[in-house]
Amino acid sequence: MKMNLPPLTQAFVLHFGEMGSRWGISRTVGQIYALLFLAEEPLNADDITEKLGFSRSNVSMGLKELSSWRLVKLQHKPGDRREYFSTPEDIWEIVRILAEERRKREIDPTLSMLRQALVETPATAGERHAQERMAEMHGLIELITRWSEDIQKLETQTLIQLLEVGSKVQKVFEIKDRLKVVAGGKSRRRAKDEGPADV
Amino acid sequence: MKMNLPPLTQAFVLHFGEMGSRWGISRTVGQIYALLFLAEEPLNADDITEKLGFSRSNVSMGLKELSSWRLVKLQHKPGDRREYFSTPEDIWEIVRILAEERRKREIDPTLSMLRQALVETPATAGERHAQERMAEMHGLIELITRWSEDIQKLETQTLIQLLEVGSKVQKVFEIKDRLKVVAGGKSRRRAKDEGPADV
DNA sequence: TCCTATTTTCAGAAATTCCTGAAAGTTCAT
DNA sequence: ATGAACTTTCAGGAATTTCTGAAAATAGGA
Repeated sequence: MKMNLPPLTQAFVLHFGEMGSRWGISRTVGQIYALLFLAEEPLNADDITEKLGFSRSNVSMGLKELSSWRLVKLQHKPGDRREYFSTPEDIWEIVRILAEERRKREIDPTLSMLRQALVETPATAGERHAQERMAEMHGLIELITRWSEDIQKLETQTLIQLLEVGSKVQKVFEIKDRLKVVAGGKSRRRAKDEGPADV
Repeated sequence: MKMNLPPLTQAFVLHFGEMGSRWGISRTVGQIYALLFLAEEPLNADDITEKLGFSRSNVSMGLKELSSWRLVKLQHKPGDRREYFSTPEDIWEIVRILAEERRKREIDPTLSMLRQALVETPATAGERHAQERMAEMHGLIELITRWSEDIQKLETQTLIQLLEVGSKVQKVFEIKDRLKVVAGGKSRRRAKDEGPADV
């Protein structure tokens, strides 16, 4: 109930509690993660209980959920039986793990539902149209997913560089035609006489 | 309670109902959007009520929420007083709007909380460390946000091309040094003697 | 083995979120 | 101004999710 934290940390923890509940995770899980993220050293469950002021069992559940997301690392201190939890040092690693897990839990099931729907034979014009929409969505998700899988393989440093360049994305893109020469023109041809999108 | 939909559509609608509830939106709102997304023509509130089988007032609330996210377009048919709702034709437009709204509602408040925390003077070593972590997070969010803002400005067709190229991201990146010549070397220099990330 | 420190589970209490029907509000044609 | 067609609001009931304390499980040491 009552938190036991320096004010700076407390503001952060409360904020991520709220954010968490807008996403799929509960407020407490969000707070636990926020606390671990800021902590200088790994914390054990009792530390967390004491600092955040909710029940020991709630902390246990929360840590279990975070583990299932692979978001916390577990370690032991010599001569201490308790388990200590921490977050990855590299914050980009956290983003990577999050993206992977979300893909596994949300994207993949969605894709398979869509594929299933796409092999059915539509009975009416309405159904045919629905199927077309689903095909569009399937294509979009596949494209984004594949792209982000590639991205995730990059090392942190490389990724940051890429994003920094990306801020000048138009320019990267202007380069693209030149790129074809290098990459060997594997992607399908797409000329400027293809109609533009109607937004 | 009982839905009145062709089976193909129904599977899709149910799926996005579930997905919706994993994100911030409620099951019904997810279902309404899924239905509109597949619909051949704009639907009015009574159509939706009839097809999804929940109360008229719930549909009204749902549509209101979708409007607040700018995810539905409102239009009128001549000689009909009712309001008709539809989703954007271009599915990438939907992604764009979603990203913008999430930024407004989640990213911006987070950034301002972080900035606030970063100007405080830390009292202890622990607080100083916490502040450093927050600074890392602030940097990460800014980088990603700025990048995605740029991306969002691109037209659909351009964006798709870019993502397709992006699948060969390593190659794009190898090109980067060449790019500097073109872009005029505006980004800060970063040589290979800077240490790599330790993941 | 038994004891102790620690973690996990789980039934139900508490809190939150969602949904509905009834009533009020709007808008437009007459 | 009235009434018909339609939409929105909102109090409170229903459903879901979260949290807790008590009890059970586990693991290590004597």
